Amino acid sequence: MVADRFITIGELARRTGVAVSALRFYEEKGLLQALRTAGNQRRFLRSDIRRVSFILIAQKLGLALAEIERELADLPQGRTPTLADWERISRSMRNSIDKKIALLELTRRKLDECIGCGCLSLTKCRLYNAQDAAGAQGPGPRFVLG
Amino acid sequence: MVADRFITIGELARRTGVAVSALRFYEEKGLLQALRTAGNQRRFLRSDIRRVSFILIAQKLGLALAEIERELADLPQGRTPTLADWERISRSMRNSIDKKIALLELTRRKLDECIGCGCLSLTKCRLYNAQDAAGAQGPGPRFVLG
DNA sequence: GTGCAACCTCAACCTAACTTGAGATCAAGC
DNA sequence: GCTTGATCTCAAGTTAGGTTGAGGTTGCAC
Repeated sequence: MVADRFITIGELARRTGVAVSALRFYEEKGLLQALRTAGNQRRFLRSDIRRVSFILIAQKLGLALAEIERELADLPQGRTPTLADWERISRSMRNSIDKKIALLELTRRKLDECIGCGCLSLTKCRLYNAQDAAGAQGPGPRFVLG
Repeated sequence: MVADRFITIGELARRTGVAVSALRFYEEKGLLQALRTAGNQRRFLRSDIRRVSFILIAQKLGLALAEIERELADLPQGRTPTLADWERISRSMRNSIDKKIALLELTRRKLDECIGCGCLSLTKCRLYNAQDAAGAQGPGPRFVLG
């Protein structure tokens, strides 16, 4: 007799805190795969709890579902992420967090220069011009924000 | 003869780089107000260029249109932001940027602890448990992420 | 007085990440 | 074998910040 390695969608929902509708949505998006009973009900593997964990953590780190799917798709056939996978992926996540922080810090620095200036001028404001190739094409500022 | 203080929506679009459709959308949302000609065409004030600048900058700083509207609504009747307004508003923007950075830094710190751990466990992972009142209610983790 | 670009409204579409509801079926305890 | 809760599919709705298109006017120059 095979141990009951399979769980229902409701069970998976209870174990992860994710709504049933969301799990179906993830399946539709290819982030999860389910077997079907004779009566067409989904049956998940216990390891899918871990897979959902991964999705939740990655989401919390700011990855879009499509990106998460890409990461998961890189894993050999439906395998649950191992330690090595997780290390690779989490380093890449760290990288993107670093970039977000750097961008926000740049913005903050520019904003600081801008407080008390208040020119709000499309031609002069450093908030606009710092990295955009702005102005300088005909009269009046155009297509200012990249 | 009154100087032509009024500009068309196309002119406003050209001067700000914002699409005509977006300007109409902003008007609909209450961020801009327009006069109408006898033939029902919109006419904006020149000062609305400045108003749109403000919207663009605020957006770039990560404020939602609804928040921007609230800021603009605090100004006496359709007035364009003055230096004093801008100072107040930009300080509050700076505050929200600070918060975003702080949150990202916290996440990064937790992620660092987590790289090389790879447990991905809903019960043990620090990425989950750092600030959520998680676990500890019955068997299995539930409603884990706040 | 006409031609044409710019303008008008209104409805529908777009992405992301889901939720909600209707109507039908399944699984399991008693 | 029946009841009840869990599950199924499919369509539509949600929020944000718009864009696109159809079908119809306006306004200005020649």
